[in-house]
Amino acid sequence: MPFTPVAAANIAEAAAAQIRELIAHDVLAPGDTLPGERALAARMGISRTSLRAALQTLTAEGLLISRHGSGLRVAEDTAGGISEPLERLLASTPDAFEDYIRFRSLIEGASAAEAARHADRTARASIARAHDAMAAAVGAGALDAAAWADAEFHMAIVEAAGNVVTIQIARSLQTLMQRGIAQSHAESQDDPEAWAALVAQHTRILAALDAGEAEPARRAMQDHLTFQIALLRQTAARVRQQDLSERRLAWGAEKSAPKARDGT
Amino acid sequence: MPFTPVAAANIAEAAAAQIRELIAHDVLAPGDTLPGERALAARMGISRTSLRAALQTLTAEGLLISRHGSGLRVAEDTAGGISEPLERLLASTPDAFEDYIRFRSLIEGASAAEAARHADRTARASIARAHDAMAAAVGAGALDAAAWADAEFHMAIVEAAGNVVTIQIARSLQTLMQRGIAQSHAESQDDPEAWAALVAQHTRILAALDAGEAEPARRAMQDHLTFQIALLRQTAARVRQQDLSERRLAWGAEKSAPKARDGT
DNA sequence: GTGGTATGGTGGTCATACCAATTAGTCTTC
DNA sequence: GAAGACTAATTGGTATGACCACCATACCAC
Repeated sequence: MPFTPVAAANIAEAAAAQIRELIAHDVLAPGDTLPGERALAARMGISRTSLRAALQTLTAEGLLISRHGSGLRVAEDTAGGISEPLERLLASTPDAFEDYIRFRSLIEGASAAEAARHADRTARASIARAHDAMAAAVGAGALDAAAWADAEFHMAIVEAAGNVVTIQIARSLQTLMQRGIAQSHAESQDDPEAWAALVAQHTRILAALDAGEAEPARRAMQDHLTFQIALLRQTAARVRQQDLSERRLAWGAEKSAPKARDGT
Repeated sequence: MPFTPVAAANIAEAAAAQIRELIAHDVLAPGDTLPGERALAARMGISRTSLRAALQTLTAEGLLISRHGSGLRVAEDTAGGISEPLERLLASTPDAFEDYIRFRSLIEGASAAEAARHADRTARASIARAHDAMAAAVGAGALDAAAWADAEFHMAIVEAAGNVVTIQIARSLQTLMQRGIAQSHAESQDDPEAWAALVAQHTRILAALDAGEAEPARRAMQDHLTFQIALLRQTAARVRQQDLSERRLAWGAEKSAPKARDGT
C-alpha cells in the first residue's frame, strides 16, 4: 500500500545539512571559527533557537566544538576512520611513503585537470594566494610558513575540483601527515634549492590552471609529486649516510669520555 | 595531583546523560513514549529549552525519535551505529554519492591499469575467482552474494595494483559503504538485467587485465563505474515514476477489492 | 457507517531577555 | 618597562512565554 512518501521539512535539520555540506566542501576548514550564533541565525534567516538545535546536532556528531566564552570551531578531527590504520601503516613501513605520494599524484593530478576545466574565480584566487604566500615564505627563508602554504596550495586545488569525497580524503591525509609522520619529511627539506624548485613547479601548475589546460595541469602536478618522490629517496639515502657518520663520531666521543647518561 | 575534576557539565548534557542512562538501564524500553517536553522539563527542574537541547543530542545519537504531533519515543533500533562524518554527509546529501563513485572511478581506473601492467599470478587468480563467484551468484539470482562478490572483485583489483595507501583507503570506503548507505543502492539494483550488464562489464575488465592492456583496462573500469552512476540516476528517477504508477495501481486494486487494512 | 469538526496535547519555531565564560584592551602598580 | 588587576565587549548557555503546525481522539451531523 505505497501511498505516502512523507518528507518532514525540519528546519533545524536543513540548517544542519547545510553546515555539514560547507564543512565537507572545506569552505569551513577544521579549526575555523564560525560567526556568532546570533549573526549566523540572522544570515540564515532562522531563529537562534533553531540554529542552536542544528548546532546541537552537529556538535553531537563531533563536527563542531563549542566553548563558552569563545565561539564555535570546526573540529580538527574530520579524519573519520580512514587515518588510523593508515597512520600505523605509514609509521611502521617507511616504503609506504612513496605509495602515499603516488596516491596523491593520482588524485591531485585529476583534481588539477578538473580545476583547469571549471574552477570558479574565487577558487582560483585562493590557489594563487597560497602560491604567492609560499613563494614569499621561501624567499624569506621561513620554511615552516612555506610548508604550511605548500599544503594550502595543494588543498586549494583539490577544493577547486569540487568533489566532496576527494576533499574529505585529501584533508584526512593532510592532517595525518601533519602530525608525527611528517617530521622526517620536513626535516629533510631544509634545502633552499629544493624549495625553490618546488615553487617553480607550483608556478607551472598554476599557469596551466589559469590557462584552462587540463592535461598540462595534470602532468605538471604529477611531475611535481614525482619530483618529491625523488627528493625523498635522495634525502633518505643521505640521512643514512649522515647517520653513519654521526654514530662514528659519537662512538669516538664515548670512547674518549665515557660518561653516564640520564635514563629517564 | 588528585584535585577534584569538578563536574561542571552543561545542564543540557547532564539531562541527556540522565535520559541516556535511563534508556541504558531499560527503565525506558525501546518503543516507550516519554512524557511531554513540558512535563519532563518541569519534573527535571530545568527549562524546556535546555531539555530540548538534551533531546536534540539524543535524537542525533539515534536513541530517540520525535514525531511532531505525537511525542517522543525511544528508538526500537538500539544498535543504530554511530556514523562517521563522511557517512553522514552521504546520507544527507544524495549528490555526494556521485562524487563517491567518481572518486572510485579515478582510483580504481588507475588500479586496473596498474594491475594490467604488473599483477602477479595469485592476484590475477583472486580477481578471477571473485568474478566467477559474482557471475554464478547472479545466475542463481542470489543478489546478496552477488553484491558481496562485486565488492570483492573491485577490492581484488585495487590489491593487485599493490599501492598500500590506495588499498587502505579503498578498504575504508568499502566498509563505510557496507553499513547503512548502500541499502538504497542495493535495493535499486534488484533488476536482473542491470546485474547482467555489470557482470559483462566485469568480464571486459578482466579480459583487458589478463591481456596486460593497461589503458583498455582503465577505460573499461571507468566505463563500468560511469555506468553505475547512470544506473543510479536512472533508478532514482524511476523510483519517482514507479511510485506514481504503483499508487495508481494500488488505487485501482483497492477500488475493485476494498478490503480492510491492518492498522499496525 | 461516512465525512466533517472541535479539542486538547505534542513537538517545532520564534523573540526576548538575562546569565556566565572568555577575550582583549586599558589601567594600575611596582 | 613589565606584571598584574580591572573593565568592557563578545561569545555561548539558559530561561520565559508565546504561537504555530501537527496528531489523536471524541463528537457531531448527514
